[in-house]
Amino acid sequence: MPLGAFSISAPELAQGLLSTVLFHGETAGMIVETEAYLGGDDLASHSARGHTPRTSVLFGPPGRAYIYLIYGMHECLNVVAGPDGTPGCVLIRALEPLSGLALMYRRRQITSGPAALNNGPGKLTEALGITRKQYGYRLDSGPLRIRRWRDRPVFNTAVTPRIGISQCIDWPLRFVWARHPCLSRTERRA
DNA sequence: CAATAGATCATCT
DNA sequence: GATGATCTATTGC
Repeated sequence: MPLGAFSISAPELAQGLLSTVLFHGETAGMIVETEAYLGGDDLASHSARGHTPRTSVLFGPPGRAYIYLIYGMHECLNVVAGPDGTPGCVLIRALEPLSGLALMYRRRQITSGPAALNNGPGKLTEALGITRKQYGYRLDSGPLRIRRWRDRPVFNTAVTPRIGISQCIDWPLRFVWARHPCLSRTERRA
């Protein structure tokens, strides 16, 4: 995707990234679950605490990787959204594994099915070998990149509150490919 | 199946 | 010194 395609609001980008493909090295997966984090009064966003060394990339141009360590052990990958100077971003929460499966299994140290390789923000960074070394990398080209599928697949998008936060817990900013088997959590049945 | 505990450390107060 | 956009294993019903 060209860098300009990331210069839309975080919720728009979060929805638009569904069904696009994330590549790193020989591994790749299709994005099936995202969350939008806003600027301003979104207290769940890291940018709500202001411009710090860790969050600096959030305040720069879009289409860059914002990667941070959580709970002392897991890396989380975000895509910077919106025009230069606005701190929105999109957390990548789950992928459907597409290539490099053997390497993903080796990194994740699991024996269960492929749906468990990438169904969580900490799992997919481990499977694809993404760490803070890639902090600030552009995502339109280079070793870490996001590309659109040739023809966007047909699917339904569901919107839910975000997961794992303690502020703004009811905001509808999580976007999922409805009923996809690789989601980090299954939706409540109607 | 649901709830809980523990791991583990960069970041910010 | 407390916290956290998580994951895994384990316990309990």
